[in-house]
Amino acid sequence: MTSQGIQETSEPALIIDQLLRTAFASVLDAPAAECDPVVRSSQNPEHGDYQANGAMAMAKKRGMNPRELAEQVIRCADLSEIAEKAEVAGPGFINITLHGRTLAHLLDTFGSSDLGIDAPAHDHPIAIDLCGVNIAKQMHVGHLRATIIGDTLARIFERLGWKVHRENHLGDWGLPIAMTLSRLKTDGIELDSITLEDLNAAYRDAQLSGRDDRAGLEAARRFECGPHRIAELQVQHDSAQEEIDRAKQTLIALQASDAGVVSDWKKIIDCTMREVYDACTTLNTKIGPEASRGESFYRDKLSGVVDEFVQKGLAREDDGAIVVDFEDRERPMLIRKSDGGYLYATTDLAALFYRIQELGSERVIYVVDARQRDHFKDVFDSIRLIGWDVLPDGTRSKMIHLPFGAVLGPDKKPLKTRSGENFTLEQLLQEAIDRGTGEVRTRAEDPNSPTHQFDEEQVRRIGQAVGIAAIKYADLSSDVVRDYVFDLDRMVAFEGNTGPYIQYAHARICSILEKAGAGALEGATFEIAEPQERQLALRILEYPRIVQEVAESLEPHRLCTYLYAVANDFSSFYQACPVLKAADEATRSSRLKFCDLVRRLLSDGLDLLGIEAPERM
RNA sequence: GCGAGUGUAGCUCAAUUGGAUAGAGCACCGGUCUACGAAACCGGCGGUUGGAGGUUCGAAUCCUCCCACUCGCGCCA
Repeated sequence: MTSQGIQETSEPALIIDQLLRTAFASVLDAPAAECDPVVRSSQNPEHGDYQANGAMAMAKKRGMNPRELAEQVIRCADLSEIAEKAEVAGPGFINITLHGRTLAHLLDTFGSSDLGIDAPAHDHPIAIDLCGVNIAKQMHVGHLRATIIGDTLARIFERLGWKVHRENHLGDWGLPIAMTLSRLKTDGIELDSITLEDLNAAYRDAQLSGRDDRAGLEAARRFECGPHRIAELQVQHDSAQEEIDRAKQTLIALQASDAGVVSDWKKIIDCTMREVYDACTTLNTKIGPEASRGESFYRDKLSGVVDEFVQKGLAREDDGAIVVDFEDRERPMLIRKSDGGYLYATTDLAALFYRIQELGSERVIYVVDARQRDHFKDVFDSIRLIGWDVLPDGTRSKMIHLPFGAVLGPDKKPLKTRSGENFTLEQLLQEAIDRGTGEVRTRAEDPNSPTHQFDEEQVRRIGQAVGIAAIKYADLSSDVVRDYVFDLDRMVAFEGNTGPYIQYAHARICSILEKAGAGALEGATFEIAEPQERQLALRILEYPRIVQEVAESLEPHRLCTYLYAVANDFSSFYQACPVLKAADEATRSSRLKFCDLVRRLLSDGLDLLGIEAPERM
């Protein structure tokens, strides 16, 4: 508007930043880069629309009076073109209130520029490790978070112009899978018609009976327990050993590409993955076969990984195993067992090599639960030690573990069914969909409801969108590192800061726009008169910065908080400012423009969260 | 034992990453519809930010020491 290069932006904070920065630089005779005015939107309307907090720190550094510095800066910057008021308050805050016409102009720019979001091309892609299912197990609540948080981040990066590789690192290799295969064989299960329940049971049984109670046996001997107890444990030990021996044979056959075993292996993968993709679709996440790259994909690279660590002197032998040491901690990381087998750390090293060196990712984000913090610290440090984090063009790739908290039951312990088993994801989603559908159906019974004439199929479709929104939003709306209690009653209450509340605001706007008819926005211009209109305008314009910040901080809950504020501000506006019944045509068309903009914004924001925005609900 | 994470209103969570009087929702109390969709809006009640020190113009946020809970700690993934 006033200075070069900032005409395109719709962000008031950016414009104010530039004007004040230049003024600070001029007053202090310092480089602009060192003069961050610290512009923030004001929390309290009494403090104007925006505040700049930088004067205190800059004055302090130079032994100046902060209020005086702020006064000089205001005079120098001459904000009169964009602001109706700019004043110094408190110890040296600069409070700025924009002209209504400035906001109107910025809203126009915002509306015609893809909601203010810049999506430039980036040199390198980003890889996001998400979902992470085991091919012999049903998905359970633990996968919920890894799936939806990962997918949301992927959507946000894509919105900002990045190429994103969603990496579903399947547990499809190694002894546990071999144990399951061998158990299925022993039990004579027909693999062509196998169900996920069979598979799940086989995995569980294999794990249980294969558990070698060697420690118990040794303890029994040491404490001279009776011969009966020792014999009992000995039998258990022997049968476990037999089971493991059989599994190892299967593993060897699998590793040797034995046609029969490989064919069985593929059958169980198909069986599990069909349901995984179904669940991902129900959850409205963009995770399909193209995202799958399991541990088996890296099986040929593991020995090379270990060799290279050994050759470079970064790994040593210890008790027959190969370990990597770190300078700043005692605990080494095991990358090869004494029996020659590899561990998941080895696979993760190979996967990182692939993601950085082959895919060229400049960021690799692991959306994995918080208990694996130490593991990822070790793996990332190892990659840095060996230098695999440096791309061919010298860019240093960032490896980030985004640790998320546990999903708890009402007893504040990890969520389990009454019989102590994990809830399957399917059960959970079905319950949410049923509850959502029930809510939609109840409301559709009201003759005044816009959904009153809807048939069962329509009600069910909307009910699913609402139920899934309730679950996803509840998960995404608090800081990911925290544990949370899974309480469907609260999630489906649809009051306050919930997904359905935001969907509702969107649906209401759709109704208004439809009633206004096509063409109602032709030639309309924004007018900012009422306080609710000003508040809404300021809120809308924050959007691009919020999306940017969420991408940087990896904190999706901030997008939720923001969308809730938008919906809330819209509701206040809607209450105070009649749209279709506005007093005059100019006001009516301006308010319709607000409706249109907010509708687009909410729809776009919900899409970033992977939440549908029905037009009726 | 060592390491990590968390601790904010009765409950569930925020707090623009060091900014002004710590904000929302639920619950509770009181107002708003012969409807631009009340899944909404407006107002009220509710706080020693686990505790004690420290850093500075200014701390829920940074530093130190305690307390509570949770998680992790070499041949599982």
